[in-house]
Amino acid sequence: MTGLRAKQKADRNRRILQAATDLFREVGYDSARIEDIAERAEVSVGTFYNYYQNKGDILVAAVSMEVKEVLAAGKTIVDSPPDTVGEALTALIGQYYDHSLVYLSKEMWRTAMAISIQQPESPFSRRYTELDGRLCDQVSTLIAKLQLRGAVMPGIDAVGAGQMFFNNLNMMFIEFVKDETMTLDTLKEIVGRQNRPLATLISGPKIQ
Amino acid sequence: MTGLRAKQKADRNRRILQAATDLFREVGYDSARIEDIAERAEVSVGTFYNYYQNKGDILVAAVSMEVKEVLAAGKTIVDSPPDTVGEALTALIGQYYDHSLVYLSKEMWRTAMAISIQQPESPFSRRYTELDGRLCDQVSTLIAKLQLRGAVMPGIDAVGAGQMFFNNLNMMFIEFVKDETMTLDTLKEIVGRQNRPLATLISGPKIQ
DNA sequence: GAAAAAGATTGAATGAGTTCATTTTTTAAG
DNA sequence: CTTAAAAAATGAACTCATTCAATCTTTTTC
Repeated sequence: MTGLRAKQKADRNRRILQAATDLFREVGYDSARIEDIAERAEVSVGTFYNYYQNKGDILVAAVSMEVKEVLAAGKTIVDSPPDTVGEALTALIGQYYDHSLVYLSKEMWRTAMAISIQQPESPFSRRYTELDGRLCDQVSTLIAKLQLRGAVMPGIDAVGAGQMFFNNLNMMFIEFVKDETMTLDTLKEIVGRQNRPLATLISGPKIQ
Repeated sequence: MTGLRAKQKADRNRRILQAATDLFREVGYDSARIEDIAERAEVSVGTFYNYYQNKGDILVAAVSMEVKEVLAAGKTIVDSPPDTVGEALTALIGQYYDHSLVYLSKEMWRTAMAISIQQPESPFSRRYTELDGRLCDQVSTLIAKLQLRGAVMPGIDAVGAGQMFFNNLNMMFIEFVKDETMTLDTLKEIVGRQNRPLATLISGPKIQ
């Protein structure tokens, strides 16, 4: 059943995604024309649309691959986190943020986020949203783990608190990609300040 | 100086904004063509572009008007808030959320948010972002006010905590407009749970 | 009040994303 | 091996946002 057709299909899909990702990085999302992507991938324009619903779809597909890597990188920290809530959050969030601009430009992030909001029902947007949910879970898992260790007071809703941390870091990441002049350090600093009240308080009195 | 020209200009601007808002609500953003908006406003397509830089601009303008109203409505609550942090936040956030769908559809919100992320430098996007910042300040102001009253522990960073509450309610509002099936009540419930840890903790031990 | 200058309007032309009827390629059947 | 059916690829045609040179309207100047 691993016929010629299936092999060609997988190959074309790979070529299109690669061509698009390269072009987006080279000339930016807006300037990359479907015709150019198709030409580089050695398919026709029509074929492009057999593989991706629209231009945005392929960008969100590329960004989703990136988020998947971020998720994997975060796992190592969640598996053996620093001792305090503050340090653990700083490490995890720093990991996320540092990874974010390795393959993608701010413009690509902006466009991908915009698309995932505007067309939430498209397959790749769903995938992106789902990965976002897993990142959120990762933060909650971290808090729950620290709670088991006694670094977070019992009685705290680890899931609720984790979601709050995540929503905060996510929203601030949006502000970050909206502002071409903002640096990663500034972003981390702002988020650190915002997280501090909650992080300190759920750590219990012994910290303070 | 209140010449004919200025009057005509104001009038055309009003007609265009009204026509666009009506059409967006009637047929949705994507299906509303510039040609249709121009026709309804009794101007030419070219004239539309003398008043708004692009199609998205006019939607963001409409949404900005809405946010301005929300801001005004929130002021009454910040001016004389309920006694506890939990109640005050519930009241303010409920006010925001209840107001949000009076004039705008979820699709319009999605599109406006997407545009403000994707083209952060356009004049109307800046305006939208600025209004968002004022909403954020409003939440911080509420916390600061409660702190003066003694309903929030001293030593807490009211601005940082306020920003966190705001980023959370904002991010969840994005999730809300992305999901056509989610109700306002569900949204409020989720945000209530997420806010609870921080709200409870900053209230000090007497609450608990 | 006529003529020049400034300010606005206009709609045909442009360009890029998307569609779809046709053609080509692959697989399945006899 | 031939032929029919299914699956994919193709690119010309279409749609719609956007631009801009030409035209018209209002204001200013003398």
